[in-house]
This record gives sequence, structure tokens and C-alpha cells, in this order.
Amino acid sequence: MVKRVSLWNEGCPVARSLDVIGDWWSLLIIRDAFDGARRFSEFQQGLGIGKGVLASRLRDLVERGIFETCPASDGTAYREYVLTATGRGLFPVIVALRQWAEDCLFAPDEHRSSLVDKERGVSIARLEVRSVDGRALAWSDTQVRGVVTSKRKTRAPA
Amino acid sequence: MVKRVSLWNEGCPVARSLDVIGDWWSLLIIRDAFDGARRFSEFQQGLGIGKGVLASRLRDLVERGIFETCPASDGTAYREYVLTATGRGLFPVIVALRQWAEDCLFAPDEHRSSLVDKERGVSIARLEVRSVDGRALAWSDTQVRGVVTSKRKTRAPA
DNA sequence: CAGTATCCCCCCTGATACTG
DNA sequence: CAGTATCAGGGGGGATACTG
Repeated sequence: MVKRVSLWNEGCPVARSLDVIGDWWSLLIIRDAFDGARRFSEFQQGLGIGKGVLASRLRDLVERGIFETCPASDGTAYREYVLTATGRGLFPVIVALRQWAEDCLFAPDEHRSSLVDKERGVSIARLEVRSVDGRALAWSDTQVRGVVTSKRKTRAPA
Repeated sequence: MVKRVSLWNEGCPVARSLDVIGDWWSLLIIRDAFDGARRFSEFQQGLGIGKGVLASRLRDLVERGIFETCPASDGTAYREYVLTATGRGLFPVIVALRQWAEDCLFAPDEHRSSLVDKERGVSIARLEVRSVDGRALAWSDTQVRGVVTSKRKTRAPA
């Protein structure tokens, strides 16, 4: 986790989230889980991560309640790692990261792949941010000191 | 960044996002920026981060186009760090993390603080995940192999 | 205040070898 | 296949001192 200070008790929800899934590999593991990975080797090959590190991360994530293990579905004697309800709750986080990259980090002609419908090649979910009054907000609306001020600046291409 | 392997060219948008803001401190720095921090010392005191580490992170984030520097607004000779449009685009990511923590990581009676309206003590934004056809999805809807199947499992208390 | 420069330790990380 | 055990290294991270 690279951390000497736990963020768990900071009181800030963002910090607490990062305390659980803020390390370098966790979200990628979880991403692969959303993409269907369940077996140790699936995670390992998909990520190019060392076995030791993966085992450690998986153990942490199970401990934290993100994954749970269950018997292999194909009858073999091995375990599978499946997301718990808490883990599935991270779906918006993954989608938000994907969306940000697609909006801000990719050149228009570059290849993208993850969490897309493989048949149709389209993203399967989009995010919307809404203010408490239910009004939809563009991500480019400026956020200053806890108050959303609708500025409607130039928006990235949908 | 703790990384030996850059994820930038993986083709996966999630990986690319993490390549930019996936390290231990970046998202916390960005969170504080959304909360109004602009000065070096504000970040440093708010995070309890070492000056060297903070300077390094800030430099990286400016390089990556998340922050930009500008002259101090109070007339002093110092720089301020403000989010670029790209940086402000991370708002949904922060909100998603906050929301996940609040839904899954906090006991009902625990204190929370971040990105809330300080006067009224309420969250200023909520996220919604929508499928491409515009249908709203609960975060507990199960995501399997790139297809969202509406399962409507038990939902965490709103 | 806003950093830069050092020192140093810890632990993450990766590779390899081994077990069931 | 699914891990565990062990080892070596490297860079992140904290603390401190120094500068403009």
C-alpha cells in the first residue's frame, strides 16, 4: 500500500475509499473482475502482476470485503474470486475513471478497451453528476469551495 | 508513482487514468483542490504530506495537465495551483469515491466530511450511472462480462 | 511562505524456486 | 493451476536543514 499513515480514520470519505482501493493495483484487479475475471491466473495474466503481489492484494481485498472466494464453478478444486456487493459498488468509480480518460486523455483516433460491449463496441454505461436538487451538471461545471457554480465552460466532445 | 510499468499505453482507459492519478497522493491533492485549496501550504497542512513529496506530486500533476499555476490572487509573490479543465473533469471520480465510502464504508453514526456544503452539511452532488439507452442503474446492479444485468439486489440505505 | 536538497529507511515489487 | 517462500533492488516517503 506504500502507506505509512492509514487514511481510514480521517473522516473524509474520499480518503477512506483510497485507504481501501487507493493502491496501485487494486482498481485494476477490480476492473478485471468487472470484465469477468474470477481465477487467480486470469488476474495474473491480464495484469502482468507478480504472483506474490497479486496474492497479497487479493488477500487484502477479501479482508476488506471487496472480494469473496467461492469454489470454482467448473468443478476444479480451486477458488474463485468474486466481487461482493461492496465491491460491485465500485462500478461508478471504474466508470468515472474510464470516462475521464476517454474524455480527457485519449486522442480521438486511439484505441480504447475496457468495460465495453464487445459485440457492439460501445460503452455500456455513462455517468451523470447531479446536484442535490436533482439538476444535472456537466463535468466542466466549476467546483469551488464546496459550492457548484454552473459556469458552462467548453465541454469535451460527447 | 511506485510503478515500473507505465499503464499509459495499455489501451484501457481505466489504466490510463490510473497512470495519471493512480498514485497514493494525487487524488487527495485533487480533492483538496476541489475543496478550495490553492496554495502549497494549504495542501501540505491539509494532507500532512512531506514538502518534498508534495512538490514532486504537484510538479507531476502540472506536467500532466491536471493543475496549472497562476500568480497568487492575494498579491503575494507566490504561485497558486488551480485545476485545469482536465483536472476539473475528475469531479465525478471524486464524487464516486466519496459516494462509495458513504454507502459501503461508514457506520451510520460516523462523521463524514468532504465536498459537502459547509452551511447545510449535505452532499453537493450525487452520481447516477446510466446505461447507454439512458436507463438509470442502481450501483448494485450486477455487472458481468461487460453486460449490465439488472438484478435489483438489496440496496444500501440512501 | 514556498519550496529545494539530503539522508535514510521501509516496503513494494519482481524474479525465482518450491509445494500441493 | 494456485499459490507460498525467499531474496535483492529501487524508489517512495518522512524528517530535517537550508535558501530566497
